[in-house]
Amino acid sequence: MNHRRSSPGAPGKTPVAAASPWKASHERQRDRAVKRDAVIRAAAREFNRKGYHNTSLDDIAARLEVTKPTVYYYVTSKEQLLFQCFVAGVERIREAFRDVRRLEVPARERLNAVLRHYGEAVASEFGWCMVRAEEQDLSPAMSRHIKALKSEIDHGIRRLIREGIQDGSIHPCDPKMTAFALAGALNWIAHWYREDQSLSGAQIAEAFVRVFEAGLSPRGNGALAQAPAARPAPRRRARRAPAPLAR
Amino acid sequence: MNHRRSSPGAPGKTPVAAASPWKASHERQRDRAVKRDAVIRAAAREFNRKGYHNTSLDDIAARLEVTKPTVYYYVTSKEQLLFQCFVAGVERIREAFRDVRRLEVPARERLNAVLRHYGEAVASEFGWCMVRAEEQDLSPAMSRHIKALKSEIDHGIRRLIREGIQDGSIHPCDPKMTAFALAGALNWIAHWYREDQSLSGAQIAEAFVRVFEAGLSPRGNGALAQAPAARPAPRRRARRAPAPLAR
DNA sequence: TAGGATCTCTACTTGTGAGTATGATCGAGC
DNA sequence: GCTCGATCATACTCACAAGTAGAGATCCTA
Repeated sequence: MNHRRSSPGAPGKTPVAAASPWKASHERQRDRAVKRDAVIRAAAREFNRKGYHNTSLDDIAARLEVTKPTVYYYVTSKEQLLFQCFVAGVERIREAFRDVRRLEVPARERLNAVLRHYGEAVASEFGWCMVRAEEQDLSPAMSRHIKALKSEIDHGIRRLIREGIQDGSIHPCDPKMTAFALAGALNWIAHWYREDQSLSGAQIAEAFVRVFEAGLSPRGNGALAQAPAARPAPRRRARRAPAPLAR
Repeated sequence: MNHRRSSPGAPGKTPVAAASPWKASHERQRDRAVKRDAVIRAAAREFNRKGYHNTSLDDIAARLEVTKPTVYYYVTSKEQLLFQCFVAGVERIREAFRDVRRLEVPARERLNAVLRHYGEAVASEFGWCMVRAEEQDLSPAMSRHIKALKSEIDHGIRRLIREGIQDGSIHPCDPKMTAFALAGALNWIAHWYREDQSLSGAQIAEAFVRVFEAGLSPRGNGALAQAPAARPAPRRRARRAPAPLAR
C-alpha cells in the first residue's frame, strides 16, 4: 500500500508563525492540480494503450497506485477524463494558430508551421484521445464542445489555404478538400505512431509537410501532371465493387 | 456451436439418391448466406452510427427485426462481426491492387487508380469498421490477421511509389512517409464522411488524388517551391509546447 | 403424416465496470 | 487533545450487455 510518508511521530510542530494559512492553502491547491494532471495523463496513456472502452477506471487507478475512489476525487467521471485529454491535445494546435498569426510570411509558410505543430500534437501522449475521442462516447454538451473545437481548427486550415491561394504561395485548389486531406494525414499519425516510433513527432510532421508541398508529380521536366489522355480510364464499375457480401 | 455447413464428408443419414435434395439444400445455403450478410451489413451500419462498444447485439437484432439469439445463429460473437466487417471493407482495396496490376501505364497512374478505389471503400458502409476496428477489441488471432492485411496494403502503396520514382512518374520522396500520408488522408474520410455526404466517395477520392498530385506549391511561374530562404525558420520550441497540463 | 433439419423465440446466467456510501487516516490550527 | 478539511481505501450497488439453454415453430423429404 501506498502511504503518506512522514512518521506519525511528528517532527514538528508548526514552524514559523503561520505567516499565511493561505500559503498552505495555495500549496494544497497546487498539489491538487498536480495530482489531477497526473490522473489525466495516466488516463491518456491507458486510453492510448488499450482504447477508451477497454480501459477501466480501476486500471487507471492501478497505474497510479491508488484506488478508484481516489481517481473520482479528482475527476467527476470517466467521460470527463476523456474530454480533458482531448482538450489537452487540441489546445496545442490552437496555440499554434495563435502563434502563427504573428508571422509575417506567405500563408503557405504559416500553414506549414501550423501543420508541424499539429503533427507534434498528434504524436504526443494526448494524440490518441484528441483524434479518436468519439462523440458518441460523450454527453451531448461535451460532444458539441469537441465539435466546435475541431471545426475551429478545420476552418483555420481552410482559411490559411485560401489566403495562400490569394497571395500566390499555394497552388489553386479546393480549400475544403485540401484541408481534409492534410488534417486526415496528420490525424492518422495517432494510429500508427504508437507502434512505430522510429521518428519523432517533429520529424514526421516535417516529412509530411514536404510531401504536401511537393506533391507526387515530378517537377520541372515538362511532365506536367494531368496529361488527360494518360488517365487510367476511370473504369466505371458501377460504383460498388462486387463485395464479398452479397447484396 | 458452429454449424455443419455443407458437411463435407458427413454422408450418412442422407444418402438419398433423389434427384434434388441438393437443390433445396443449395437454396437453403444461399438463403443462409444472404441472411448472414444482412446481419453483417446491419452490424456495420450500427457500428458506423454509434461505434463498436456503444452498439449491443440487441441493437443489431432490433434493426433487423429479430432477436439476439437469431443473430447468434449466424455469427459466433460480436468480435467476429467486427472482423467480418473489416474484411469486407478491406477486400475492395485488395481487389483494386489486383486490378491495377494489369494496367500498362506509369506507376503514378496505377497508384492513383488504387487510391480512388481506396477512397470509395473508405466512404462505403464498411469504411468505419475497416478504418477504426481496433486491434485491442479483437482476439490475438484476428488482430494478427487484420494487421497482416493492413500491412499488405501499406506495402502495396509503397511499392507503387517506389516504382513511380523509378519510372519517373513520381517525384522522388520517402516512400514510407508518403504512403502513410496518402493512406492517412484517405482513411480519415471515414471520420467525417458520415456527417458530410455532400460528395460521393468517388468524388472525394478524385479530389484527394488531385491534391496529392499537385501538392501545395504553385507550379510553373518560377516560384519553385522550396526557396530555402523562405522557410519559416523552424522555430525551435523545445519540442513540446507548454501544455495545459503541468508537467 | 412422421421425423428430422433448420430457424427463431422467451427467459435466463454471468461478468464487468461505472459510480458511491461510509469511514479511516493525516496534517494543520486552536 | 480535539476538530476540521483534505485525502484515500474497503466494500458495496446497480445497470447493462454478451452469450446460452432449451423449447417452439416451420419447412423438406420420405
